[in-house]
Amino acid sequence: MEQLINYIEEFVKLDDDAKAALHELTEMEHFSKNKYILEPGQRCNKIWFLKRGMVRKFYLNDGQEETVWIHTENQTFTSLESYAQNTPSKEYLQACEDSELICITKGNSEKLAEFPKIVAFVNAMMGREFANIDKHTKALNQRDAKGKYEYLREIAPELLKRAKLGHIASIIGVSRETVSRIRKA
Amino acid sequence: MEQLINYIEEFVKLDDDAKAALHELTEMEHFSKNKYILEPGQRCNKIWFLKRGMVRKFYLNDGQEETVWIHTENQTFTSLESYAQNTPSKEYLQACEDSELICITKGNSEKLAEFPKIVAFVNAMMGREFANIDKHTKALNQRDAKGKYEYLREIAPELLKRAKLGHIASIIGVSRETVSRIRKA
DNA sequence: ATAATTTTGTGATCTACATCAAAAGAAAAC
DNA sequence: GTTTTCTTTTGATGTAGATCACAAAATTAT
Repeated sequence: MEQLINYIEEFVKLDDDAKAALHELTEMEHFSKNKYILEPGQRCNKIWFLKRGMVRKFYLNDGQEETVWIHTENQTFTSLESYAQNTPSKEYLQACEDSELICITKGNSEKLAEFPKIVAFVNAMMGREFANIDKHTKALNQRDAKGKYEYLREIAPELLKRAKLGHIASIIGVSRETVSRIRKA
Repeated sequence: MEQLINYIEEFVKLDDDAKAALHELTEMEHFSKNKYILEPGQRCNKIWFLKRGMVRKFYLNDGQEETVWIHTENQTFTSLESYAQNTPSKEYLQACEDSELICITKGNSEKLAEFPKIVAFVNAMMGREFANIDKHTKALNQRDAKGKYEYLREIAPELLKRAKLGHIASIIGVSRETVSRIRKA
């Protein structure tokens, strides 16, 4: 919990009321390795903060797993499409290590909206998310295999260290063999 | 203006007060062909609705223009990163045909926030935007050249008809020659 | 209309990366 | 600690699409 507050306070300073509300309106969850946090068909009505562990977001395309992203400690994640539109998810969220999460439901998130500081945080975080998606899409869309791998190293070195090579290959859209060769070089 | 109201009313029904506020707080803009609506370095503090014409979003990478997207009638657009984070834009927004726009500044957008219906609209639209970005990224990241072109045909047939071949090639990240060959086949 | 410029089309090559195959290494199960 | 299974490495081969070079067509300017 302290971690989540620290994370929020990178954006805005919280007063005690807001902190208390956070304590009250969030929950801890634990998922052991390989367990699913969300599966296709479920409506995603939570946002999670990853306290410890690693979580992979992927979907099936023609039976093949396509890894979208892998989150590491101190990041927030959700199945955005499902959450934002209240539709059944097409994605899996899976713990790829034993993971501890702090979650907040959509309903509780609305209750938190009465704290201006928390609203300011959400806006700032969304702004940052937008910017990241933007940057990210541009980077992965145009570079060659090496360039994409280097981009991952820049923005998510932890992911590169801990995730399986095959999952990394899938994120940047190249074959496992190519990632292996990039690493050797 | 009627067009913008119709567009909003696809999401939520507006009462007369909200419509009046929209009239008051939005402005018409006109840009002739090839004129810039936004240039790098400027802070983007507006969201536009494209009433007539076509607008291209692109940036320079190593001196090369990389086209991000081309908007056609009845779409809203902005330079998201700059708007959301209040930072200087890295992108150009350029009219690729004579274009009529309806714009709303960030300040006026905040004033409109007192109309719950308009807030509901913004949320619904944002939700849709998120979902689209998601879909879009997945589609363009994984398919081959033909598949990407077909995806564009699905979601933006108007763009495909009216935009320059070179710009289309840039959006999907393939060479102009390849797009020409896809079209011939 | 005519010339200049820009955009698109077509063939010939080249290359980055996929795919196939099989071995080596690590992790999980027993 | 051995076996089984999963993951990564390494080499050989194939291919989609890039790049180059120029021709045809379409726009734009004069």
